[in-house]
Formats: sequence, structure tokens, C-alpha cells
Amino acid sequence: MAQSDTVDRILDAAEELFAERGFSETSLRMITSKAKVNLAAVNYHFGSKNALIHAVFARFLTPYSATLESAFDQLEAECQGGEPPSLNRILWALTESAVRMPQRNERGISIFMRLLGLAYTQSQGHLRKFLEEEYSQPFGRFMSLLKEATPELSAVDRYWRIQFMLGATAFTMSSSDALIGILETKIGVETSVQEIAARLVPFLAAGMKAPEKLQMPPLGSDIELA
Amino acid sequence: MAQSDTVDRILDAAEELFAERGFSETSLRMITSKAKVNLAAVNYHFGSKNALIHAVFARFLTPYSATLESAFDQLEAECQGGEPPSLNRILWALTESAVRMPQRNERGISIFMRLLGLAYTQSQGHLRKFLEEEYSQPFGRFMSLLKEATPELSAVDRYWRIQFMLGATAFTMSSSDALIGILETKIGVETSVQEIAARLVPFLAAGMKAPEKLQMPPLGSDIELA
DNA sequence: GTACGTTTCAAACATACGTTTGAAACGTAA
DNA sequence: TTACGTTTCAAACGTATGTTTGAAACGTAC
Repeated sequence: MAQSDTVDRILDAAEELFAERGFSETSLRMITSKAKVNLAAVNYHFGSKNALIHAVFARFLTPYSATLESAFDQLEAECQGGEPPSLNRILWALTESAVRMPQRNERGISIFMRLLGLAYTQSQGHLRKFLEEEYSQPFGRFMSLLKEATPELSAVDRYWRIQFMLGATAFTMSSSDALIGILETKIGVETSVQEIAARLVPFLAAGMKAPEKLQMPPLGSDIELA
Repeated sequence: MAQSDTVDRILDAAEELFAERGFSETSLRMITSKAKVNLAAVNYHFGSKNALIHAVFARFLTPYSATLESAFDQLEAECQGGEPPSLNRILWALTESAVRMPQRNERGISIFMRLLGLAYTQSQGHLRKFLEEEYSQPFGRFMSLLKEATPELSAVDRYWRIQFMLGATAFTMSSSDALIGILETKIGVETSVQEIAARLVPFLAAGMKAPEKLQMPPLGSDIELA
């Protein structure tokens, strides 16, 4: 083990603990003791705790972002000249690319989904900044594909509906383990992350294509709602 | 100020800081210095930081839960005998009840939405337990109303779609301030929390009523998607 | 085998946290 | 005024955190 596996052991432990407990709630001592390495190893190999957090994301996100780019390439190639890619296809490209990730079993993917959810929710200014700087390109491409697929939406409507999609996805995937467990004990049905995605995609697509926004009845009135 | 206003000053400061920064990232020293009270006041009046967190939620949630119950009562009364309340009406009852909350301006509501989102996202075991124990009844009622409004869904489908709804709502509301800000600088449009709700409700309703779940194509295949 | 760059390790460092303490200040009723 | 329960306050406590340190161990090339 020339370039010792200490680095990977730390990344593995950190990834799991961050996903379980969040960033601030996970101490370097928890990480190093789970990884069975010395406490100082994190600062030696990564420099700081924040840099470790970035490294955890980069290890997954960099190859994922590459996979995603080529999936988008293929999507656009298939549809050149004709009508733009449908909403379902765009959304599915995201999840398909995740599933195709090498070196990542299903559990690895669900862990990472939770991390992405946390990244968006916990303030952690440095993280948001890091992600925006490093991965703005595939995100921007996803946005413009979405725009082509929903030309009927106003910019404002599209903006909010994209936030709703992000929320439903990040939230569900971030708790997918727990939610799968609850469903199994309550109804006795086993579910995979892919199956969740297969249910999520049409939900999101339908939401994006939903009719006009609701008229808000004035406070205290009893106007009938559709 | 017989029962000094220290308690309320602490609650106000804590509410805002928790919403801005999350629970673990907000220290008692930040809270007490923002509230301009002594550090020891929190432990004197509330007992512990966790108890303070509970108190922040209880101050909003207890009256809200009462308002919600009566909204559900009214909803069921209107529809007795006939068809059950529609999805849109159920969802709208939630947001309408929030808006009706006395002593809460719009900013107060948006702060609290963010807190609810954080409560669901940050692990914070004690908080989830507290909320489940204190407010299980209105939640259970909401669930059974949802069941009546979507009889066409299987239990499994309904389970997952409820999670999607919770996610979109919690996530969006938890970042509503930031998202409104972004939209304002990018497109120059001002938005209120009520307007977000007015866009969210039809999105959710459409998602709940979406057609069948997607067939997942085998890995690596190039099967066409609808 | 010796020298040297890299990695590990135990220990300590400075700092921030939630909480506790005991005395001072306050308000009120006798 | 006196006495007493309540509230405030500065200070300290114990603990946990991220980070740094300097020596030891390791691996490799000469």
C-alpha cells in the first residue's frame, strides 16, 4: 500500500458518518476511530475538516458529473433537429447516470443522495460555494434542457417548480434508507433505490406539467376551490 | 414586566438564529447576546438548550395544530355524505391555517417554515421524538384525509408520494428566504410565502394524481421512454 | 546499512461549547 | 423597613472540538 489506503479509509468513514449524522455533528475523532487511523491523519492528508468534506463530495461528484455530461450528449444527439428531449427522459438520465456509477453499489448511491440533501439543507456556506464553483456546468446544462422541455412555463413558475423537484428528490433520497425501512415494517414490501426513482420521476414530471398556479382566496373568505 | 419578557426575547432570538443557521450551529451565547440577556438565562428559564428548541416549536405549533384541527372539522362538515374533500382543498387547508395564525406576520411564517424543514432534515433525534409525541393527532388526521382523497392509489404508491410531497414542501420552505432572494436578484420578481404555497399546492396535487410508475429499463439498454 | 522523504502516532494546544454556581439585584407582601 | 421568593449576572466548570507538534516508524534508493 504505497500511497497508503489511509486516505480512502478516512473518506469511506467520513462519507458514512456525515450521511448518518450531518457535518457539524460528526467529529474528526468519530471519523478517525471508525476508519481506524490516527486522529492527526485527517489534517495531514486533507488539511482541515472542511477540506475533507469537499473531498468526500468530489470523490463521487467528479465522475458522476462526467457520466452525466455524456448522458446529456447522447440525449441531445438523439433528438437533434426534432423535438427536444422529454421531461421524463431528462429526469431519467440523472438517475440512470447515478446507477451506472462504477464502484458504487446501491447502498453507496443512497448514502450519497443523503449527502447531497444535507449539502443543500445545512447552511454550510463553504460547501455550497465549493459545489457551485466545481459543478456549475452540468447543472447549467440540466437547467437549459429543462427549459426546452417546459416551454409553456414562465421563468418564475419554472424556477419554483425546479425547487419543488429538488426538494422532493433530495429529501426522499436523503432519508431513503429510513423510509424503505418504515415501509418494510408497516406493509412488508421491499424497495430498491431504483424503484423509488421509478416512482419519483413521474411524480416530478406531472408536477412540472401541472396546470396554473392556484388563486389564493382572500383571508377569511370561503370561496370554493376547484 | 412581572413575568419578565426575558423568556420571549430568548424565544424570538432563538427562533431567528435557528432558522438562519440550524440548531447545532447556533450557540446559546449567540442567542443570549442577540436577545440581550445573560447567558445563564436560557438554562434558568428553559432548563437546557434542547428544551429551548422544543419551546420554540411549541410556541408556534400548539396554536397552529388547534387551528388546523378546526379547519379539518370544517372540511369534513362541508363534505359529509357527499364525496370526500379534494386534494387541493386538503393541502390548502394546511397553508391557509398557517396564514391565519395570529401574532405571526409573513416573515414569522416563513421563519417557521424553515424551522419545520430543518426539524425534518437535521437528525436531532430529540426533536423528532418531541414533535411526534406532541402533534401526532393532526398529522394522523391529515394522513387519513389524504387517503380518502386518493382512493385510486395503492398503499405503497401513496406512501412514496406523500414522502415526495413532504420533501418538496419541507425543502422549499426551509430555504424559502434564500430562494426568494435568488429569484429577486436574478429575475427581479418579489414573492411572498403565500405565493410560493399557491404554486406548490397544484404541483403537489398534480404529482399525487400522476399516472403509473415508470418502467425502469434494464441497465445499459437503450429502450425508448415515453 | 545508511540516509531521507513520507506517513503514523501519542500528546498537547487553544478554543468553544452547554451547564452550574453563588452572590447580587429586584419586586412584592407583611 | 424587613423578609423572602424570583430573576439576573459574572465567573467558573468540565468537556469536546479542530488543529498542531515533535518524535517515532516506515519504505525506498543509494
